[in-house]
Amino acid sequence: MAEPTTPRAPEETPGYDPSSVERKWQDRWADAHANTTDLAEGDKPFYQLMMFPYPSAEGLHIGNLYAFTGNDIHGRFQRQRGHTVFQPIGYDAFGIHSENYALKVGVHPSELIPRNIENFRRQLHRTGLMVDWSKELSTTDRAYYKWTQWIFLQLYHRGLAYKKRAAVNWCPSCKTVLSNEQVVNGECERCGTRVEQRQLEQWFFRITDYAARLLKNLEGLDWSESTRTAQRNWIGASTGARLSFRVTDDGDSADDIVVFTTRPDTVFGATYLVLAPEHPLVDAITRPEQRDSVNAYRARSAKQDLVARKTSREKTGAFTGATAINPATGSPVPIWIADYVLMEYGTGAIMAVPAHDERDFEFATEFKLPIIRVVAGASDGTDTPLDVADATTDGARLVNSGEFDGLTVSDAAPKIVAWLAGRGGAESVTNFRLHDWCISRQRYWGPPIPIIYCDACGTVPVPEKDLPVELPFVENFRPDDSGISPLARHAEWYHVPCPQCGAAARRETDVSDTFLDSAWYFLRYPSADREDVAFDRALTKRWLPVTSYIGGNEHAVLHLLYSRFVTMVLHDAGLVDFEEPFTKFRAHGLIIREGAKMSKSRGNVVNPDQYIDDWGADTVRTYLMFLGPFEEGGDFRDRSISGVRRLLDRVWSSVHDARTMGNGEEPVLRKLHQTIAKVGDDIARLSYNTAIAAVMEYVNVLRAHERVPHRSEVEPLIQLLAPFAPHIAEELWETLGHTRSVFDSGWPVSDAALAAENTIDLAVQVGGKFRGTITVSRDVTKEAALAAALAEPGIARFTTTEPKKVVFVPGRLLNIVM
RNA sequence: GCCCGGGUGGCGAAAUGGUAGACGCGGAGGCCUUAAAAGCCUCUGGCCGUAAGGCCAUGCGGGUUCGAUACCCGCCCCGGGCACCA
Repeated sequence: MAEPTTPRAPEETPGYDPSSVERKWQDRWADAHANTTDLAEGDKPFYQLMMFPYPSAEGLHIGNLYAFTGNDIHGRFQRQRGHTVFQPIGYDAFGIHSENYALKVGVHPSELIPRNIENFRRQLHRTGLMVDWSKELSTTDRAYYKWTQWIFLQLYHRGLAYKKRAAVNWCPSCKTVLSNEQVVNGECERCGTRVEQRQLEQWFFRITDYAARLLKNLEGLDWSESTRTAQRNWIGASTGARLSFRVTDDGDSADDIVVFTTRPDTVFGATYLVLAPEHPLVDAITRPEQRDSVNAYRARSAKQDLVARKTSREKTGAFTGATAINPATGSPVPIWIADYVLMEYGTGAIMAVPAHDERDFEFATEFKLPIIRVVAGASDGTDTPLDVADATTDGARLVNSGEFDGLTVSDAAPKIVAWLAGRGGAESVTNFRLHDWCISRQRYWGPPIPIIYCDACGTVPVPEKDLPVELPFVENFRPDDSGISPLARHAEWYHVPCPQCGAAARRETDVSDTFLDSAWYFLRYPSADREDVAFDRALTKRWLPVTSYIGGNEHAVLHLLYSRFVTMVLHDAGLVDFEEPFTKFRAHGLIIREGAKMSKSRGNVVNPDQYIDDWGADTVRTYLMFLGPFEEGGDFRDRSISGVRRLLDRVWSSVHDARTMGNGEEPVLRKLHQTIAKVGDDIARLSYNTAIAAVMEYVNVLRAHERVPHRSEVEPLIQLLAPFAPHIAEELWETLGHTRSVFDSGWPVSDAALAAENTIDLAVQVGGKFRGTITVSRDVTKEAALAAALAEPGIARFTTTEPKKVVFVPGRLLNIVM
């Protein structure tokens, strides 16, 4: 098997020195523009997109490096497979994060951000990413945010951007409005401060108009299941009905109260109504004798912060004194207000069915309201006060529900809605949890919203020819408590002639949400160097939608949902001809350190620069990918990194030692062709850790007992390793005399005939228990295998009687059942 | 409470329903060396046994199957998302 050991002279083999190799190839790639994609050429365009980073002052985080490396491997692999790969990078540099940091260190963001970007660029270069630097962008570039404002105008012109006074989430520390997505457990996701409610005039995008489509399209997307689920939950569709309840009133001013319910079948059990305290009809229906207690309750709940309101499950409320008619029973039911009903969801009003809803039951018990059971399980007909489980059972049937008695829950719902439609009023609807997207930020560091207010003309959009509305330099950009953006203090900028009538007018002083910047950057990349358009039509048609997008799941409901929304709007405007921006998305996992989360306070943050200095970028890249399954993340352990470095050392010496004569040996070549097949399959499905393991196995065979390899055995090895460790691959490729890049050398082809084993070790079981293996030819028949197994004493001793049954799986095993 | 992931040696992990633990780290022993480092070789889940070999073992309890880490039912634990959403 192994040929005689040939001693080698170590002094003749130059050792592997990562830093010089990596510097050499980084310089060469840069000088030759090796990674600049000719976007007009190539017949197999492949757009590999990585989530652009926020350029923090701390520099590249190991999590960024993990994500980028995972993208880069996929991109390089696709290039080797013959695709024209476009892999751009940029910086998500606007936003509160940057601005807060600038305030903290007392440096203006316009000075700070370029500095941070410069540092990121340096770090990205030294990790050896195959990035097309000619299309680099930053959301803070004038040439970029001009088009972010243009996107706003597209939404505005389509009636999808509107302004309203609304209760918004206000962070008293960041002194700005937050979107619902930026509020986590009632706290600001950025600084952790408890969020307050405020009433402000805000710009919103009508993403709710797209809720059904955003939900439906999810089905067809090749995305990580976890991401699709997160979006599905966030959009939160519930099917049900809106039912009208006529308010009984002395006069004729009575309005209908419309409730949303997912259980119209339980309407006969609705014994009272509850409105959210902020519900607009509360004033009109409240009876004079109840006014004081209602107002007191409303004042109390308005003051209560979101956390208290959402964590306390205690049921509180106040009676309005009014009643409404249950359209099913015709009986009057009292109308209450309570903060367990949320104004933001549904119609802000519910019909309470205490017999079959836990919350209603608690409330009814607290305030001694009647409880009528209208659903009974198949097994019982009792009148236990609460049975939530029964109400949702398939076999459950209606009781106390007039002509609908005896119907199952699912049969009754549509029938009752149809019946009520002719009475009080009813319609089937799907209700969404998703809210409109508030994009106004009372801050400085963002693209000004391109709107002008004129006393004569009203709200006037800035004409496209006047874009961008430049963000002026404001020395003191610290926000205050007023809820008005610092831009309002810049008089020269703030006062502007109306574009329509020329009269004195004022600019909108809010800037837009950072998530608007990132909701379209993938469209910009191919056209990043174009001044005249946001995105070139032909380039967009050729390169989009994005072929492969890999990023963190923390953006599952923010960035990824907004990007889909903006793309749909542009599609409807006829500006792009696809409605989903990312054909394939994979969420990668998180890196932890020695079993614990990485954090500054723990002091266990991995500094990429340090590790690259110590081990080389190729080792760090490969190690990160070897830690565990890419889509699950991994545990960064300092001790383990040496194993990957050892691999690169062995590949290095294998190539330098390789003999040029001869064609290689059959067992080695067989392993090689098996490895080629496995590595290709594994990279394609992002199973990087097993791909690297396969390369290691091959090197173990190649170098067993210090064996001297043949050139034909090492050449494809370099190509297999190249996506992971690009610098050493280029260097070794050159060592073998190649003059072109290994990344333009193609991907080796696995020869199935060479990869096939002639003989196999067939597992033999007796009664399902493993009893040994027999070495047989690859295409052994069942009979021959059985005979061979029975001839084996170690196996025959377990086969005491005639076999009852013999299970034979060709190539795998033989199971003799006694 | 609901919805996604997970749970396998000392550790990171691998395994289209078919020999559980590939690969790597760590550990033990050996070769080389004056010595060390590096490199190379062998061993390395647990228990019993001198050995041959046997038994146990993929969070727990059942089930399906010739055969289950994988599929089904019922639980427990960890990570993440949603949550007074009617």
